[in-house]
Amino acid sequence: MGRTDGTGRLVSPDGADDTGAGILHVDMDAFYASVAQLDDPSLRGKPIIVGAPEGRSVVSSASYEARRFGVRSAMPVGQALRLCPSAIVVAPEFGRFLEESAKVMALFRDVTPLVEPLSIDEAFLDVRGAGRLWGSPGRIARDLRRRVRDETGLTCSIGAAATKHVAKMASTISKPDGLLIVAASDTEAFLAPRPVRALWGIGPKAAESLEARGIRTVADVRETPRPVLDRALGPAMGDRIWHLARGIDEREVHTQRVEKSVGHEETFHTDIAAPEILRAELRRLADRVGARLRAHGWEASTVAIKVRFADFATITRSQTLAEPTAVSQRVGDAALDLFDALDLRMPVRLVGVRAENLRPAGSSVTALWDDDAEWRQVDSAVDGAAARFGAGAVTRAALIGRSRAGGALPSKPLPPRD
DNA sequence: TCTGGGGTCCTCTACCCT
DNA sequence: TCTGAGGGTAGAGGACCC
Repeated sequence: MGRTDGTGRLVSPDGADDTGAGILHVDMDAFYASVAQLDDPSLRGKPIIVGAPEGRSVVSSASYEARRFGVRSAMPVGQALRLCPSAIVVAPEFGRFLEESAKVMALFRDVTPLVEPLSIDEAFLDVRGAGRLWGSPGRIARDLRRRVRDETGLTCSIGAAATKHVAKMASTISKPDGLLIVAASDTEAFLAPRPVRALWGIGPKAAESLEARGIRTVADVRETPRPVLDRALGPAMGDRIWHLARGIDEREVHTQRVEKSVGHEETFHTDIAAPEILRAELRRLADRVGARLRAHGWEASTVAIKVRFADFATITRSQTLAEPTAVSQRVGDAALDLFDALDLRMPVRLVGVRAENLRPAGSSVTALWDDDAEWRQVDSAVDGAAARFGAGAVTRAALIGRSRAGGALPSKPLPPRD
């Protein structure tokens, strides 16, 4: 299986048994920080924190030099700098991260078409059918790590196993810049000593609930009767970890992902009490949500808002629409209806808008007009009119109705829609 | 100390309908 | 006509992941 190399990670030696380990989980190492170091060689070997330098930012990624000081992802940047005062804070450049992500995903697809991206920097690969072309899973994993390093300058860690769950655990344990192969016959031995927190879906709360019952390792989970797991975690999670602890994970590698919702949210630099500012922000977020719906050819039948108050208490409210839509104006109208019904008991630190219950545009009125170029034309006209007359004077729905009816786009402000 | 942003999934409750 | 059980669904909130 593998051995520790003195750094706490577990890696496989050359020639390790890879029988049945046809699922690979590839995870880029400290991806954002590594891209920043790639772009600016003067940052190499230094503690790097990727996150907004000002405001209420958290750490998106930290180089391993920074992690040695205890810096972790999702930690407030201020706290990270107290732990590691010499760290260099780098603002994220998502365009660059997407570029590098596309390169490594293309390398993965060179090996097998069965690639399931999980996020910008990790993916599952099913290489069970690639043996005749590229060799055994272990060989494929080693070659892939070398290609990623040679062709992008970045490092990755790979777990190879019989299931997605074990492959993902293996890549985590092998980090950074490692490879851990768990042959199918070694699965139970590999899992047994791991803490319950290492199981997929077990976070701090679930781990606390299990540990309160004396269940600390995967071996403990295996010895625990199902009803006890169900009481600790609920029937769905109880069932899931009962199977995962035994190495049972029937999930295949899926190349197609179906989105269920899209949304945007924003945390303010300082808490805001003025309803008119919050309403304007919700309208702006709704515009972005609508644009994304149209760009993907979706429409949504539910609109939800999220409001986080100064004390971090968070509420959500949602509303099912009479008709699915991709029109920003309608998303915004629904969001503002929900917002207006709230009791604004204290200043607000975050608002968000989300469109849920997505489906391909096709049966609603908005879908009759889904040509992207035309949407861009209307968006451009709205932006132009808004710049001339003020956003409040122009409604996208009014423009769309005018344009679709064959009329010219307006040269003077339109009255608000009713 | 002071908690981002983008998501998915699950549980619980309320309500409606049969 | 009333009542309770049970299923389906919507909405709210929480946990979790990257």
